[in-house]
Amino acid sequence: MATMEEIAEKAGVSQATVSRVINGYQGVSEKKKKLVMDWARKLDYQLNMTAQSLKNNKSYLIGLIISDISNPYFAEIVHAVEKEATRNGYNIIICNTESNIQREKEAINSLRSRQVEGILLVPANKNAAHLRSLQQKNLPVVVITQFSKLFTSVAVDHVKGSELIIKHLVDLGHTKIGYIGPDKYSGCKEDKFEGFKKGIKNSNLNLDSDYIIKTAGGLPELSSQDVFKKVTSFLKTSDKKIATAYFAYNDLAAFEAIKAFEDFGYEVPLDIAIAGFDNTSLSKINRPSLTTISQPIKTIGHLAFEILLEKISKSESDTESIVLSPSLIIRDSTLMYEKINK
Amino acid sequence: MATMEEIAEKAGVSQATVSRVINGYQGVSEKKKKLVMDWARKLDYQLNMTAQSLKNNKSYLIGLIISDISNPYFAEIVHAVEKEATRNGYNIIICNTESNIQREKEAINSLRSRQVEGILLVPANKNAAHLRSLQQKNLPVVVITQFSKLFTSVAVDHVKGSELIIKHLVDLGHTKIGYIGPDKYSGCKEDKFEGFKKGIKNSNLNLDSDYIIKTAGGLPELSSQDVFKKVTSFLKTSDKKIATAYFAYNDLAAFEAIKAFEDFGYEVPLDIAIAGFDNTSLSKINRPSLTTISQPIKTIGHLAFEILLEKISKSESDTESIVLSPSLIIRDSTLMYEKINK
DNA sequence: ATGAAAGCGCTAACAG
DNA sequence: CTGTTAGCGCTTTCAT
Repeated sequence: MATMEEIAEKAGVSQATVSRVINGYQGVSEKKKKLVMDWARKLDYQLNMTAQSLKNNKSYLIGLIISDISNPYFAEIVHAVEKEATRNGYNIIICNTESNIQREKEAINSLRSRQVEGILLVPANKNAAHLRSLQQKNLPVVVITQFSKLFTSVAVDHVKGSELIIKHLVDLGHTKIGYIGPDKYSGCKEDKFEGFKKGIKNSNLNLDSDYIIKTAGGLPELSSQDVFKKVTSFLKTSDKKIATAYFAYNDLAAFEAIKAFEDFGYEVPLDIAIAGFDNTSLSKINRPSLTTISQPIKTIGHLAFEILLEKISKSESDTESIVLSPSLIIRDSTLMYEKINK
Repeated sequence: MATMEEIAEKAGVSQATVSRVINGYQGVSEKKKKLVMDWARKLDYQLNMTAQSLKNNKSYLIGLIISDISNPYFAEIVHAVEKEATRNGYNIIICNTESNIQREKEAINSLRSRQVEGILLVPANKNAAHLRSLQQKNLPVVVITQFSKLFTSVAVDHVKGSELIIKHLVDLGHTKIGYIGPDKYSGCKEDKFEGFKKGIKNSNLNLDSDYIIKTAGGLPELSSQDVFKKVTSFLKTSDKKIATAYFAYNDLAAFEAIKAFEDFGYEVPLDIAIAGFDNTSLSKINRPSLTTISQPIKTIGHLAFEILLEKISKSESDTESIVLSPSLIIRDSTLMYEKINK
């Protein structure tokens, strides 16, 4: 690839002048400017951002650490972030961790080594020790899709969202309401489970552990395959007590659960109501379409990037975490209790 | 961030020695080695890859240009590529083009500027002029998920895959077989449509244009929302002739189509058989589960990266394009013609 | 075994 | 207006 030096040689000017032209500084004679531009085009010149970064100590690069990009929900996050980054002249380096702490550590080191200006992070484990040390380094970090005590975070209130779902199910007349999902999230409490319990309590119902189908938390990919198996094996037990409505902790899990129930001859929503969480684009398309909680993905991507950019420019910024409101999307997968086949 | 210079100062050695230790060269006394390592740890040293890249003219960075990362199929591709890249010490920069030629051009320039060692590309338009010029520059490029005449490509044979679907539908006894999808792909022929026609011909059926529901090609995201609308408006026409089986050009389109048909009171597969293409993870979960064509996504990601790496090391490599075999996955969305409600 | 020094491609004073 | 020069953090050759 051509360098400024080569252009300078061809155009008979100094390399500094080439730099001035390329970067659009004023104070270069029109004649030389044109000469340089022509040669740049002719030699198919491309600025070497590596050199520029080194010199300016500015990379226009941010890191995006995500647990599982093959989950449509995260894919949409990546989409939103990439769009916003491009609009601001940034590129993003993606690191997929599979919710593995070790890989997350490696990703962080790798990104630091690449001189990224900041990191957008979906943590594998909210209170892993290495996050504390990351906090010490003066590298801007914004946690997304989860609440964080250590970093500024942009996320929907998962507890409140779950409560909304439960309230909706109660409003439909359901009293036997179950939960399908993990009860903890790599060591921490799973907010959606907390919201579920809170919702049950608010409605003066009793928490019945028979209605809770626990699945593996942590590895999204694995756990999502896990839901089908767990529900299926639950349905195979002889002494089972089945709820009339279930809240599955995310859309993917809901899809799997619906599949499992229907394979056993239950119809959703005619026999059992099922709701999800995320409002992925597929929740609308699925049969039945899924009642779920909408997370404003574009807003999350947008805001998170904006905040990160602000942190990058003002090194002392101490933004409050942003808690976005979840909203209930009612579709076909949940039905009035009265209408249910009994 | 600490530099080698600072470590050198603290440890009382030259910066060159620090470099030797950090890079694990032999020929440094154990004593100094330990000294340097200790200080490196103490100062939380991270190699500056920007500087290293500049010096070595090697970035360990590859670009991944994709049309639409929110399509689960591409998300899985990204997943596979990222995994392979990390395993080889590379990072990837993701560029989403929305199938927009202009954005693709910008992405290519941006990546060249970043000194990526190679590009994995899902082209927005196979024969766009700028790809010809990209071919001239000596930057390794591997096209994925599509066949390419200009670059080495790794993809499933779309024509053959489509023929498999049609053959399957014919084997089920269907004679009125339709196609839902674009007939061309930003200027070029859409291989799946070609495969559809070929399949119809092979089975000695007549190509009936009434059975073809054309949708927008090009922008995956838009076109996928388009399918629902197009099928719906087709079903609203009074003089419609409906096929008994439809091949939708990808899974997402198939989901939308199923949704549209069912909204109009048709049951899939009881009234109408529908098949897709891609075998995304959701095709198994969907109700009804989707008959589709499996693309070996992990293999594509794996192979493409491997080939790219080879091109990077041997600058003159001229690998043949790899055409992978599609395979038919039969699920619930297609049923014997005899069993269909008439 | 180790230090000094050149240079990767670029930017930004500084001098003229 | 434009050229000269120093230097970003690193690797590597050449002395010693």
